[in-house]
Amino acid sequence: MPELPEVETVCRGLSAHITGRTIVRATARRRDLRVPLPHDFERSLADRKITAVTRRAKYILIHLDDGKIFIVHLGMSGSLILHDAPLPNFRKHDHVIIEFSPYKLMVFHDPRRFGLIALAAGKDIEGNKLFVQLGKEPLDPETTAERLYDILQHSRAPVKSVIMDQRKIVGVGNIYACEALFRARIHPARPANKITKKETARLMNGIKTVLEEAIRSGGSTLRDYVRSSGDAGYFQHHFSVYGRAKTPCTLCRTPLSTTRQNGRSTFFCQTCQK
DNA sequence: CGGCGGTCCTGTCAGC
DNA sequence: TGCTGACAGGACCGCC
Repeated sequence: MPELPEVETVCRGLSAHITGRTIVRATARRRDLRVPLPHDFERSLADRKITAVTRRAKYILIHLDDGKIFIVHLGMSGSLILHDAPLPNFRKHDHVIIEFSPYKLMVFHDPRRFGLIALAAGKDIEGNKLFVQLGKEPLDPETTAERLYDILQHSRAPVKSVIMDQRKIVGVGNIYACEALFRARIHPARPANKITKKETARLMNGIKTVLEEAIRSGGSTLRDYVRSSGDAGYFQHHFSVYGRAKTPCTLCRTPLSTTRQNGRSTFFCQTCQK
């Protein structure tokens, strides 16, 4: 699930519930995530107080009172769930467990282990290997259609690949790329440098609005996400094209098309998107 | 350098 | 029912 809106939702939920709490204990049930957990991981977290929870791209940044940052990326299948009471038993793929005082339990669960957990010194976070290459935040007011146009002009790759390229714009994954292109009425395979200024304005607007709406609908189910038991509670956002091959386009009733780009499924309306 | 394809890993679902 | 293959919301690496 986790594209920018999901990560933002998780961050807001975490921020509301763990800011100001102290980590009593960190436990790794397995260390071989995408990047192996550092050997001093548990020790580095113990007794640290959470000062803030923020987001950069699809990374969750849990700020600690010693200036370090506990970084979590959910990959394709990761979740970070809070529980109010101790669990009778952990599930398969519950890899990292954090206990807080006052009591809360935070469980990092990730079947595919494409997720990542790391620790970094806070002051040089932007210089961190994970972050140096990252592009613009799409919801930043400074990320304008003019900036996007400049980005698109410098690439001949399909526009969908470009808006999913985290070095150019962050946070847009496969689902929201499809949705934003539909909103902008742009065919996903168009070479980026052939997109006009006018189309770019629609695309920037499509990206911002679809992300904002998804965050809003995530916010409304925030209580579900932090419920003390149960699964990830990712919200059900309504998609116009993603996963809807062959079903009628909401605008023109043409059956939606699907294709593959860079190994990822793309959904679009061949009538509306040119 | 840019762009594409393969790869990491496990779970789920469709089809036989 | 059981097996097989395709596919899944991400990102890195290496090759042309």
